[in-house]
Amino acid sequence: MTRIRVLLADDHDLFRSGVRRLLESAAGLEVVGEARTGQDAVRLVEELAPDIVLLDISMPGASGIDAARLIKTTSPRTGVIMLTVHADEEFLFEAIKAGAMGYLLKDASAEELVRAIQVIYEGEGLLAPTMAAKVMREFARTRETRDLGRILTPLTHREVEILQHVAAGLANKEIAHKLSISERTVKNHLSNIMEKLHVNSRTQAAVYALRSGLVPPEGG
Amino acid sequence: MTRIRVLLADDHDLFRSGVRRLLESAAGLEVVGEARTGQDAVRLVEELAPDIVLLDISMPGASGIDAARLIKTTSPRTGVIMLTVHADEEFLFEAIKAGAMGYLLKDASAEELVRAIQVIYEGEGLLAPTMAAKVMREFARTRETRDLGRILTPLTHREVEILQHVAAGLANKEIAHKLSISERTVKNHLSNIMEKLHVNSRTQAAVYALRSGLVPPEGG
DNA sequence: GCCACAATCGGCCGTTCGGCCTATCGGCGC
DNA sequence: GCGCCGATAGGCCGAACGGCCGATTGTGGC
Repeated sequence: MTRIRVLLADDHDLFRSGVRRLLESAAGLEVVGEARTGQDAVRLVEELAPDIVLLDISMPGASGIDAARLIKTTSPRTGVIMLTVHADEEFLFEAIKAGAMGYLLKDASAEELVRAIQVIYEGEGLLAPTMAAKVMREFARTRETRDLGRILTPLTHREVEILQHVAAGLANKEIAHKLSISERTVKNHLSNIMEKLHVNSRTQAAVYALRSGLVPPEGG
Repeated sequence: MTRIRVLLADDHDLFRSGVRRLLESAAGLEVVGEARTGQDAVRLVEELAPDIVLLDISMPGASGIDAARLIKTTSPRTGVIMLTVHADEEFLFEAIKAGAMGYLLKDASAEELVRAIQVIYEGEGLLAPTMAAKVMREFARTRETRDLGRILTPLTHREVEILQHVAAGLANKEIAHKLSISERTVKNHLSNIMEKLHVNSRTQAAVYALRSGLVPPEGG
């Protein structure tokens, strides 16, 4: 039978090792990789295409929430579960808006975690009980929750590639030359990118790419 | 008499407190502020206009080197001294290129630090002895050192303001309207900015602003 | 008073961008 | 096979961008 492929993202080595062992002792699960930063997580999800990624929120560089947002943009098929110490509502709502389908606190039991992975793998959502209560209250309080249903149209691989070059400051013509395609095609891709990201200039798209960690903030 | 006004930037509270007490026990020095991140350092330098800023390299967010680069861009009159544990050549050369006038290791004595501040305040440069040797060797090895002499023309306040709006993704017309000036003036400013930053598009300028911490990476 | 410089604005002009439209080709699912 | 979709490409066109000139005003230093 096929096992659920899981990626772990947390900057604490010890915690990762523990969770890995814990998950691997469960049947039907397989840990296919580990990441220490948000950027690594995004990269590895793209590379390994796991079924589920467990994201810590506090990581050096891009946060787990940033990572979730980008993963939902580039790899929408991977289910995102936040696994964090943060019980704050702000993080919870941000995580949901970023596309997380599960939100568990780190004091969860091994059984709860495994069950969450299975449930999200089946396409359902799952929240820690206290967290669920918060969401319900928020639902009742305001209808801002339409945001939660907003669909983030994912970027294709080619579009991501174009966007990275845009964020490097290249002109359409330079990108075209670099990728050996016509400038017209670059423009078409960029138009699609801007529409998907709801921005209306290459500069805004570049800023989005930088903020979301699509390109390393250090440059290179 | 006027005392030399010093700003401390280091993410270790304990270290800052220690250095502060140490500097204040010396005559002719005054610690006017403390920063925990590169961004804070840049902001406080702009606000307080100290004579000298002591920068750690490893700080959360923008590194001390990023901070140095930006401080030299926005507040060229403030002398920058790196105070760090890093004895690596790369950091040293990067710091010099970023505009640091002094580079001291954290194992320096109190006397050395105070003397460095006075020397740099007088307009001279000062390096830790082992660091100076590296620089000499590098001078001898290659003439890349022309880079060290490269003058980073500082941006004016207005230019910084324009650049921030560019990095927010605004069009020239929008910036003009927001600042109640003509679009032509915005273009002129932006042209000057791009020349100073050695870039040739607004997108590259925006990327520079984001990377250097001129605008917060979180957005807003 | 003079000089340097920041900030403001204008004209002119070529380049780049970005929207709108259509179109071909290849893969993949039903 | 047919349809959907991603990648490729072209034409057309108006708007935005960015370089090159020059010019005025005010402020601050010498």
